[in-house]
Amino acid sequence: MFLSQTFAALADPNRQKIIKCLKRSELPVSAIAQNLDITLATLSHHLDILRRADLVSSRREGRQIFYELNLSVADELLEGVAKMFKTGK
Amino acid sequence: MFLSQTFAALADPNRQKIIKCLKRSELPVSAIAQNLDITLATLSHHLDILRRADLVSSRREGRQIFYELNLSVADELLEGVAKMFKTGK
DNA sequence: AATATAATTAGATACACATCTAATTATCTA
DNA sequence: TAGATAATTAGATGTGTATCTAATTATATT
Repeated sequence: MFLSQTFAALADPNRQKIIKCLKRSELPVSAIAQNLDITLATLSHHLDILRRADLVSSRREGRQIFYELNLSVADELLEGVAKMFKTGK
Repeated sequence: MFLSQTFAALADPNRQKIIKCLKRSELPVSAIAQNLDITLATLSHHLDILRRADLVSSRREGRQIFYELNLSVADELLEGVAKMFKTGK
């Protein structure tokens, strides 16, 4: 199942907090870090997992790396979940 | 986060298959087992996780135990996911 | 009561994952 | 070109999880 990776990515509370941070706007890693009580290394790891699940994208700007939500994937997720439980097929 | 348990429960491919089985109708464990390539013990474990996440319910009927999907929780999940990504607190 | 059937529970194992510290890469500035 | 800042990568550790076999519980049948 392709949704497995997405669900696994969303299952961690720290990654949910990251997503919440990014709801309003894109942010550099250092800004995200201020909302979580983990090291930068651990945060980097979580961002990597979110990126591989295609839930966020990143771009470099100078020394900083900005992360933003991929809202299109969020839509696909909603569709997937709906289909998962809706009868028919 | 309360959604973490739900996401974790849905992240496993075998548990997704179980949910797919139960979409059409409730089923006894032995019937679910025919669709998965795992032992009954492992299946029991997966059903336990789905039940603790409130995604399924069970009832005994003679020697068999029937499992069924909790569709109301599926609706809550959809809401939760939508809120998770929709802008505005 | 003894046996068969349906499922769960116990115990063990192997692998994945969240986390940390320390080291490394990349960019900017003095 | 040093030195400082921003983030990732490497390596280690403890915990959690998916899986199995074997044992146990619960119900039905003979």
